[in-house]
Amino acid sequence: MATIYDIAAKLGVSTATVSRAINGTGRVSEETRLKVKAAIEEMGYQPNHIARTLTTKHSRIIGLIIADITNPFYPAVARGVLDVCHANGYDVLLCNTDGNSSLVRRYVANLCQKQVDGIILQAFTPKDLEVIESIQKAGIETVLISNPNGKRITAVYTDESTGAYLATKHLIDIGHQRIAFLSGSKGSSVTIRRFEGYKKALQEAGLSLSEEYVFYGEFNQTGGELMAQKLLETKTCPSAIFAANDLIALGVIQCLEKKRIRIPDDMALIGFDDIEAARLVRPRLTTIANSKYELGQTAAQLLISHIHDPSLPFNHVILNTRLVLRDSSLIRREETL
Amino acid sequence: MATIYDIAAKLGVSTATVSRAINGTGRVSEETRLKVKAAIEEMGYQPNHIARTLTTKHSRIIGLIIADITNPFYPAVARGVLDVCHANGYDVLLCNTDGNSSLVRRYVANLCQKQVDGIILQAFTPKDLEVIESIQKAGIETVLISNPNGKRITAVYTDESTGAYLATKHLIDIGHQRIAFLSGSKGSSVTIRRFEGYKKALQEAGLSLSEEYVFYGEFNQTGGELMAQKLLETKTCPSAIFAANDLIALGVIQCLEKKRIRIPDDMALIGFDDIEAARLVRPRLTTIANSKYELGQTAAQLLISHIHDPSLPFNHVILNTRLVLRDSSLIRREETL
DNA sequence: TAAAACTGAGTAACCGGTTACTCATATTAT
DNA sequence: ATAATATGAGTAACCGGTTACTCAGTTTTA
Repeated sequence: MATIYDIAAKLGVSTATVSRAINGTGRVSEETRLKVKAAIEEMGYQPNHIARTLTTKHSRIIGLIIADITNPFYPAVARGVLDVCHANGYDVLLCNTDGNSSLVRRYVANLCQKQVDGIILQAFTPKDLEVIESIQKAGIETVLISNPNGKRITAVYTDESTGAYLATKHLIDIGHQRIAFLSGSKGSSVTIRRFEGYKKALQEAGLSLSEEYVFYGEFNQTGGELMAQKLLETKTCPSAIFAANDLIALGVIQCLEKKRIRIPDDMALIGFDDIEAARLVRPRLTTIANSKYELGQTAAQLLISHIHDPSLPFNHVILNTRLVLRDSSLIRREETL
Repeated sequence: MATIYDIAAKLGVSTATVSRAINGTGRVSEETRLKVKAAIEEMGYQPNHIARTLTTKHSRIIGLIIADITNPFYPAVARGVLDVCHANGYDVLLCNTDGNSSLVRRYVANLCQKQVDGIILQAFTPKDLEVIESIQKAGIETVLISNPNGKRITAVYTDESTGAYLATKHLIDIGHQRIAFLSGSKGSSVTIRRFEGYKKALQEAGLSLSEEYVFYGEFNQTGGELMAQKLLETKTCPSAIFAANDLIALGVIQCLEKKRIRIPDDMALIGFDDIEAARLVRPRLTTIANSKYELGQTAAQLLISHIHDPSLPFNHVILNTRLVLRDSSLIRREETL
């Protein structure tokens, strides 16, 4: 690989001049600039980004830390991040944590060593927020894509609580009184917020919150199946289920189908996230839609503007949700296929 | 941030000694080693990975270039790559090309500048294979996760052609003679291979290949809908469709449902990839399953072993497919829900 | 007991760029 | 005509590590 020294030698100028010509910084005559350009072409020179990073302190790489790219919620988020970053000349390092706090720590330390210019972090649990301090101490910009829990940091996140409220209220509105809440791990930020909205809607309607109707498991289909099984064993079985994400809801559908319990006739169901599968599954799943691509996009935009100007103040962007009515929460109409 | 110089100064030793103590290279007394370790703790020292990369030429970063993380085929592939890489201390830079050849070039050049240790590349079209030379010239290891088309390079890929053959043969076996082929962009490697298998099965059965039954569009649901619409306008409408991927098949289902054409009664359908949605959609989609996670995993393993020992010979791993029978290609049984 | 081998650690060059500072020459202003 | 300013480019330090080479002191071998 040709270096800036080779070019300088070939042209009989100093490396400083070549560097200036390449970067358009400092004073270089038009003539020299063209000669350098020609030499670069001829020798197939490519700047060594690592060397550049060592002096400039800008790696033009950002880290994206999420729970699991395999969960259908994240690809769109990642795509939003990637599109914005690539358009701005940044590359993206992807890390999966599976919601494991110690992995979060490890990845963060690793990214700091690799001198990333910024990190987009999904704090799976409120505890994960603690690493933020170490990131900030390292002078690395951070944008959270989960609830900041009052932390002073730039964040863009979904208004989970209101979304869950809408979901629960919808079930109440169509006449349900015994509504179960099925979620993933109890400590996760998402569970906490979505439970909040569930509780609020119940209270507002004067319905009591029964521990018996609240289940925790995993944020995936198997988790949904397991919780649905347990739920069916309760004494006074609920008439509706609010699954804290669509994957759990899919598990519920799976389980109820096996037991020949009809949705929505015998059991109403609503999910959260509006993943593709929600409109493909039968019965089509009523759910709460959130903006995934925008979440990633906005986070990347905020991060990049903070990288360009670190003096920018902390900033919160809260994304709204909306109820998407489908078959799993409606009385089945006779004309349905 | 503390540097190796700070530690050396504090301990009154040279940076060489500190470096040796940290890396366990060269000769350092146990006593010194412990003192260095203590100083690292105390000062919160973290090695500057960029500086290290500059001298060692090992960035411990690999690049993953795929078409689109939003396509449900890729998250599992990416996850396989990530898991293996992280387990081996490598980070992964993710790039989406949307099948755009000039983007592939750009990303490759970028990754070379960033001194990645290796690249896992999906060549969307055979033309993309040309960049491989420039990667190899830069001395960067490469593993292909698409058909190498005879190129001398390490690759792990699905036996698309046989998969497509199985799909088509299945439709023939259950009595179909007019079988349409719906795929994404004509020039893509996947289209070429899957068409190959389609053709072979038809020939073997003595069926003629009709241009009228071959459609090209996009590898997504909208693409499937559009092609299905066109297909329904043909004079002698086919009785079965082989969609070159599940997303296209989902589009077909969408379209036929609107037109009240029953699957599989009026039209049999088979997809390819076996994405999650294939078993969620109704009718459940018969499809060809391939190993996504293993694909990523194997590619990463091969890449890393080649990074460790560049003298390793080129290597091909071909992953098999299998037919997954579901409802979209069976005569609907009366007892079905 | 002298030579040989080993041990621990320092010196300094190097990786490939960037940039503050300096300076000779050319241009403009007074 | 002279001082002031602008221009183009070089020198050399620096970013934060790694490592070949060297060397004094210690241990082993003959």
